[in-house]
Amino acid sequence: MATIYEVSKLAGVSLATVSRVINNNTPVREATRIKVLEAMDKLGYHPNSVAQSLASSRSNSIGIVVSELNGPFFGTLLSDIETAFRKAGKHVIIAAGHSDEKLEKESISFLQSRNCDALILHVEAVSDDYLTELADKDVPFVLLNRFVPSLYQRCITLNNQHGGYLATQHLLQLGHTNIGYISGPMWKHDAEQRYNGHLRALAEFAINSSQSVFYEGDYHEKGGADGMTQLLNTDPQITAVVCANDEMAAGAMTAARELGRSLPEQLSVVGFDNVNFSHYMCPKLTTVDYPIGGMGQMASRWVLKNVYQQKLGDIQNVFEPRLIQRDSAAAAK
Amino acid sequence: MATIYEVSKLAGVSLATVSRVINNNTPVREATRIKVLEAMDKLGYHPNSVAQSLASSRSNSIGIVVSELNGPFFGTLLSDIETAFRKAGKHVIIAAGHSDEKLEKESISFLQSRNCDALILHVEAVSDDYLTELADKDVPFVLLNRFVPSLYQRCITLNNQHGGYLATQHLLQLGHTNIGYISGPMWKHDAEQRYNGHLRALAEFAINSSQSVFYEGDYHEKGGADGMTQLLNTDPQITAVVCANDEMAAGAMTAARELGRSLPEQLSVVGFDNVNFSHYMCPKLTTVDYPIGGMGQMASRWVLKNVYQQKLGDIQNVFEPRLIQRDSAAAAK
DNA sequence: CTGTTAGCGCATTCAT
DNA sequence: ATGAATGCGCTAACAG
Repeated sequence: MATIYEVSKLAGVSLATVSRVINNNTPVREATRIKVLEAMDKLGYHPNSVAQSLASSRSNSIGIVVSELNGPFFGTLLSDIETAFRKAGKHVIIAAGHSDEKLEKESISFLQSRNCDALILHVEAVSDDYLTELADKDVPFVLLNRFVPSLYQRCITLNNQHGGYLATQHLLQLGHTNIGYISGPMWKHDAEQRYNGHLRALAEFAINSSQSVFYEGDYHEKGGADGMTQLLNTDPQITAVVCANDEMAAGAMTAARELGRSLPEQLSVVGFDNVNFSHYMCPKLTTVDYPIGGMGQMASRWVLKNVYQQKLGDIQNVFEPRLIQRDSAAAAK
Repeated sequence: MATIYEVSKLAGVSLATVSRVINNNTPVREATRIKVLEAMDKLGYHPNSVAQSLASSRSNSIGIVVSELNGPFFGTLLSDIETAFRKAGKHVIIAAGHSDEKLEKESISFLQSRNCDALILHVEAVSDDYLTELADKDVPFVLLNRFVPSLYQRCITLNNQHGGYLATQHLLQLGHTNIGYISGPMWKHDAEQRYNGHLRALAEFAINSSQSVFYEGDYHEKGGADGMTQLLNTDPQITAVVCANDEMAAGAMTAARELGRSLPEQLSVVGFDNVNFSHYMCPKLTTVDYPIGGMGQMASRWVLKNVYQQKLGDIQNVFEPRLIQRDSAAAAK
């Protein structure tokens, strides 16, 4: 691999000048710039990004921690983040936190030791205190889907409460009054908030929430299936169920069908997230859209703006969910 | 951030000794090792990986090029690759090639400029010649789902031909004789091979392949839907359709239903890939399993073994697909 | 087993 | 506008 030194020799200029045309940050006479560019070209020169990093104390890399790499959700997120940074010549290093406190911390320190210029964190298990302390260290970071009061400027969140509200409101408007709820693990903030939204909708329609059956699931297919089974056993009169995410909705729908319910005639189901396979399900899932891609782009913008000083538009900290009506929720009889 | 120099001062040893206990590659007296470790601890020292890379000309990073970051397929792949390397203290840099020659080349050179120690490539658009030339350069790489004769030791492939065979054989054994085929873009090797397997099965059962209707799709849902529509128009007698991937199967099934066919009673469908949502579909999709996770692990092993000299088991270059029987394929009347 | 020394490839003052 | 000099933090001979 050719070095900047060889380029400078071939171009007959100093090493510093070559650096200048590379970084394009100091005036260089057009004639010499061309000489340098030609030399670089002739040698097939590519700057060594590692050396650049060491000299500039900038790695041009952004670390991302997500819960899981597989799953429909993070694919969309990563895709949009990668596109945004790639355009800016930065690269993305990924690590999985698996919703586990120890693994999340390990991921973060792993990324720190990699000298990332910034971190984008979708973490669930570490505490607010831990994050607040982390903010005092030197690595800048943004939080995705997590609200920490003291760090509010760097939180990009979804209005989960309103999402939960929308799902239940939709069923209520369809005339359902006996609505079950399958939540995510309640220690997760989003699960709690989505459920709160559900309760608010119920209250607004003057439905006594104790009438409503609740099951705490795991955000996975199995939890949805178990939840539906239990809900239907507890109260066979249920005509609709809200699931706190699409995966559970998938499991719930399968279970309901196995228990002899026809969908959506006898039982309506609403999901949450609008993952890419939600319209493959049948009936096609009515769900609440989680604009994860847009949120990833916003997180990227935060980094580009605050860490790399690019002049970009304002940061939108909270995103609004939106109901996607498909075929799994029908009017109550 | 503390440096190795500060550690050496605090521990009262030389800078080289500190480096030795970090890298743990040269004998160091236990007593001094402890002194050093304590000093590192007291200073909260973490080696600067950028400086390590520059000095050792090793970045401990592996570049990955996949077609898309979203989609069910690559999530599984990336997840397994990340896990494997993370365990080894390496990190993964990802880039999307979007099945486009220009973008794939850009991704590769981007990763090269990042001084990756090795590349794992799932590329479709670049030519064999390009890859052969790349092999003469200094970056080692493995190829996923791509066979280049001159590079056979570094190709991790699926026996796509056999997969196509399995899908069609299954339908044939169920008594179907009028089988349509919706392929992927035929310029992609896997699409071509899967189709060849289909033809082989047909031949084996003495079915004249001209009887069989063919549609060239795009590996996406839309292509599947269009394909099914056209197939059913061309030959309404078709009782079964093989789709070259699950996404197209999803589109095809929707289209078939819209055309009034009941599944699987009037029409059987078999997919390919066994992506994570294939069992959410209804009827649950009968498909051919593509062990992408295992192949990713194998690619990781190749890198760990050939680039980082870890002693590991043998490399398995070709993986076998396997039929997953679910509910979308039924016996012919 | 440990210390000394010399770069790795580049960005960045400070001069000119 | 350009060149010379210095150092980023660490690894890797080479001595001892």
